[in-house]
Amino acid sequence: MMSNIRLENQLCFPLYACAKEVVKQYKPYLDKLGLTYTQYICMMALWEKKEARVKEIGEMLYLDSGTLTPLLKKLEEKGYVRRKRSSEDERELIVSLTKEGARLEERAGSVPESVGACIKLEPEEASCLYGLLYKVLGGLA
Amino acid sequence: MMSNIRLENQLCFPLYACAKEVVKQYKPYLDKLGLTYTQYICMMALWEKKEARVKEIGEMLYLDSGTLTPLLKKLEEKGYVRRKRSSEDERELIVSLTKEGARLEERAGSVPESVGACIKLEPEEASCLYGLLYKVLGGLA
DNA sequence: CACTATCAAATTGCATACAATTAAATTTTG
DNA sequence: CAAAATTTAATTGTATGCAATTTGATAGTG
Repeated sequence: MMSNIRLENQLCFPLYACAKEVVKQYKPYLDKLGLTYTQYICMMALWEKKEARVKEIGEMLYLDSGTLTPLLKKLEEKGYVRRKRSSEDERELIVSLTKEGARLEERAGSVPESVGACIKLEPEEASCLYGLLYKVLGGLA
Repeated sequence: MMSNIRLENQLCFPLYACAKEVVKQYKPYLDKLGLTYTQYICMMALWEKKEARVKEIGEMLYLDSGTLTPLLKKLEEKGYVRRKRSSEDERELIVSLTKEGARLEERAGSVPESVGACIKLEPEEASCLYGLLYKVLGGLA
């Protein structure tokens, strides 16, 4: 009997399933902020950089303009970001936080620990997992 | 300065990004089989069980009928699976492999190692990551 | 300077995901 | 047994993701 393909034999499946399930844990907390998970990480990128081009946000989040363009328009409709063409290079779109968007960071402050509580890992395990994930990510480049 | 929310501070983001990027690695290999990643893991579930109800496939893959129903119809169109109502319980839909679908397992045999080569981890690291992912998954239930 | 190549964002088309609802069948209960 | 509760798929609506293409702008080249 040759080794058959099994879901449990592959690293990718638990990675895929785990990511999906953990992201799902955010929903109740993000609902209160009126954000989806992708919108949330996009806001996180902006809380960190204050303003950024679509390209930069894409590099931070591993997303392309096909995903980001409509998402950023929604964040603009919600009043959290501004979208403006760069005057130096008209190809670039500068995305920046509105006052409302900056204020949202405080309300989001408790989200990480709320979700963190659902992840039943010891601190060393979490740290190990974190390191391995970034190692895989780095190795793909 | 209070601790600000940062992408790097959260376990969820590398998990989300890593899963996405690793799944992307499958594309060239799965293209040859005419499958998407989700269709591929669905076939894997069936290669393992030969036949299963939608409910069971959903439990194996962490997916619900909203995702699986259209996906299984596509696999049926491709000729890889059959869909038939259970005669014992008309609510249940039995999904089974066609001869063509079973044959696909051989052609898919090299996919795991092809993708595995992109994941630059030592065997112990991969095993550790694997264990931690299942621990997180199990802890969410 | 005109022409080509490159670049950034937007658009298009397809395939997930998932919450919420619906529809049909079965099980449980009074 | 009949009504209510539960269960399983399917459906509906919204939001990603991403490959491929398009559009407009800038950079590079002879």
